[in-house]
Amino acid sequence: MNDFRRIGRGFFERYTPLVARELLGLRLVRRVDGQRVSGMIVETEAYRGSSDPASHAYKGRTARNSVMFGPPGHAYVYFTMGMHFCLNVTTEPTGIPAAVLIRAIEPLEGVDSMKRLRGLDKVERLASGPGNLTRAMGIDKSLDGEDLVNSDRLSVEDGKGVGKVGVSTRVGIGEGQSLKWRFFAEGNPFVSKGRPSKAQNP
DNA sequence: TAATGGATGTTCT
DNA sequence: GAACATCCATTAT
Repeated sequence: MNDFRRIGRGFFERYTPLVARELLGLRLVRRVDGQRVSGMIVETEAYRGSSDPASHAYKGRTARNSVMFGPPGHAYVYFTMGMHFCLNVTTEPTGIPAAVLIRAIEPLEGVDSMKRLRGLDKVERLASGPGNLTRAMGIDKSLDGEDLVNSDRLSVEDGKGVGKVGVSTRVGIGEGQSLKWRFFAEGNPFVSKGRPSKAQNP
């Protein structure tokens, strides 16, 4: 069968930045019409509602972010900037609003499907960036709240791992920039470039 | 090659 | 009515 080992609930039920780091190198699998579309996770960001001003849940529970307050291992999909969806995985025990944003994957299976959905040929850009990733995998609001531990549409499986892990501040947020909660596979060409506004680290 | 700004819709105050 | 965890085409150098 196609089975890599699926990741269980316990993995997600831990401290969010830790989960974010360990998600690197695992495999994100989407099944559409019986076809597998998957890729290795190479870039993530942690968001933790209670103490993180950049989190959707910082100001409390709303209809949109309620999934973040639920049990771990569920997909939190939201629409942003008028055109894009973003995929998160909820973490930590029920009642603690937290999630990991999946920012980029390295395409492995179903690459042709991704190319079609994206209208792009460059594999390196198919799923680099949260909006690109959801478009390439056909992820939309119908997957909001999906349980990745049991779902037949979306899951996380064991992967080959990554080499060195890089850490930085998160991309595209206003507040909470002091937290270095972005994790990525260093040197991997599928990591999104983020938005280098000025200088990198000297 | 690097930087800028417009498109776009949902959510919350 | 304002804000927003973005992307990419266009511009200037």
